[in-house]
Amino acid sequence: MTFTTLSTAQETGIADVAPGQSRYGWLASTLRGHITRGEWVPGSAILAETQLAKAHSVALGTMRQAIAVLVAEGLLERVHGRGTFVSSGIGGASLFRFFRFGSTTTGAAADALPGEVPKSRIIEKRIVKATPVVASALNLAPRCNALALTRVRTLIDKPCLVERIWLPLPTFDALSALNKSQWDDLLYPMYQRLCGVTVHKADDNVTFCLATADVSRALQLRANAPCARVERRAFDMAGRCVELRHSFGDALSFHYTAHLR
Amino acid sequence: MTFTTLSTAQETGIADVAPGQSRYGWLASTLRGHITRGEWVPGSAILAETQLAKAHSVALGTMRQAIAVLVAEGLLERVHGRGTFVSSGIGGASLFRFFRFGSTTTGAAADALPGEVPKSRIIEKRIVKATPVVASALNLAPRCNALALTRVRTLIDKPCLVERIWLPLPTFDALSALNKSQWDDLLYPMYQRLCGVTVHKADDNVTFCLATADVSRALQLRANAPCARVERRAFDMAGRCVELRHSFGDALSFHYTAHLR
DNA sequence: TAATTATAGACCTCTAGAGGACTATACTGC
DNA sequence: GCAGTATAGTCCTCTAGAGGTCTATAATTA
Repeated sequence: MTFTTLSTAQETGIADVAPGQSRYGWLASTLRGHITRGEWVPGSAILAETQLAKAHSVALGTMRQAIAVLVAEGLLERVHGRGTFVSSGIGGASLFRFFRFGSTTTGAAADALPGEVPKSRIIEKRIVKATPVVASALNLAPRCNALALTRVRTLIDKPCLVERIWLPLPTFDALSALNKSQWDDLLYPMYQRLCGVTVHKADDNVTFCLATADVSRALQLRANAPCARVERRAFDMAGRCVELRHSFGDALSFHYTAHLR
Repeated sequence: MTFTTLSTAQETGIADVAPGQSRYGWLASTLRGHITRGEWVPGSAILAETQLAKAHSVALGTMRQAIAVLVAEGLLERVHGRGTFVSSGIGGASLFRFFRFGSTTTGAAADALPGEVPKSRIIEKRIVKATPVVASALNLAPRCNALALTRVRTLIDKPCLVERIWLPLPTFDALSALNKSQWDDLLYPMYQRLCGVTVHKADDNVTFCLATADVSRALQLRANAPCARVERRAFDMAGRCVELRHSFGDALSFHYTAHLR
């Protein structure tokens, strides 16, 4: 029996490990709980491995193995000589780097992110009954409520992107109370601050289409103009989908950058 | 000095490790060499960790760490109680998942990768003097030689993608000797097998443009058809850029999927 | 004041070994 | 012949510790 053998032969006097699970796996779960419950603030350092090991009465190597699990999951980041930090996710400006816009004459002008930060404006905010597609993406029961946002992002006062965003309720209740002037240019930090949701992972799907009437109006394009479309599903640290987003931009000035692996 | 301290304080009597590299990193390179040179046959078991550790005069833990590196790279697979095996499908299809093509009616049909594997055909292979753009991407001195490939990928006998690929010489000399029938459908496994280059990371940049005459001919599109363009830079494990690739596809049937983080 | 040199504290590498878990195979008893 | 039992060989978990590298900061020196 896994349970008894573990707790007799390799037990050092602390609480038993769940049956069928290794001690480092159990430690990883414990630490993960601190993070997902928000007790350990993203960006802050956690205790040193030696102290954690001592606090949990395990060998250093075992604690290192537990931490390695969470590093692999992207929840923790280790920095040699400085410490181990709770991952701040892909929130904030780091996510913006995936969207770059400019004239089609960019060419070689490679990686230097220009100082231009896109401005955002919420032009519509509604509570809607989730359509089947939205409900399935956000794992909502059919006809549950979702918060639907429409948002225009501008670069140097020129609209470059229009986005339709669906967020599950009641998780995002805090946002449904805001009026239009209370929105920041970046949403993910707001999710974190106001709703306790940390965006941790996202899947993007880029396709090409022709602008609908709504889109062409918002982007000041002619009807049926060629259009780039990004469908994004964003996930929190527990792997739940917390945002569905459809973004549209003028195809001819569209840039999408991804770093694979 | 990293080198001397390592070899005095922790040396056990075997050959010195390269400066600036850990012993397990050096062991990983050694094992990787056996695999990429084909000396260890895909699917077969390698020596037991205990034997490998003894053969290389290192502690078991160190050898396990080296093996873990190759497992993470996908070159080895461990099976509890049976042994450690050389991975049979390295590189390959896993990279293809970043390109998916279909009719624009895909919609919700999400993640199930269909059995359709794209066929590839090299339609041109030349040794060229690197243009400034290519030389800077591949870190070549100006006017050095590069291998330029033009390649058409087809899905169900329909051309869906045309690619222009530049590879630095002499790293890829082994490929410049091949004739057009000797190319596989997937290039990255060939880089690994024939040139010892493991693609480890890639940056993609997606834009939209109008098809040039060459592209529209290869893809059987009308002149100036809207066209998706992916510029990829692929990097090896040391972070050197080893491939510059421009891919073009019909915008209307283009899908690009990225998993962020 | 500015540059250099300790120093503390963090993560990283490596060692040596004991015992557990899992798999496949050879052996034994019926 | 077949089922159950040893057994050997493999990877997995965990321990306990020494010494190294890296970063930031405090103390020292020019």
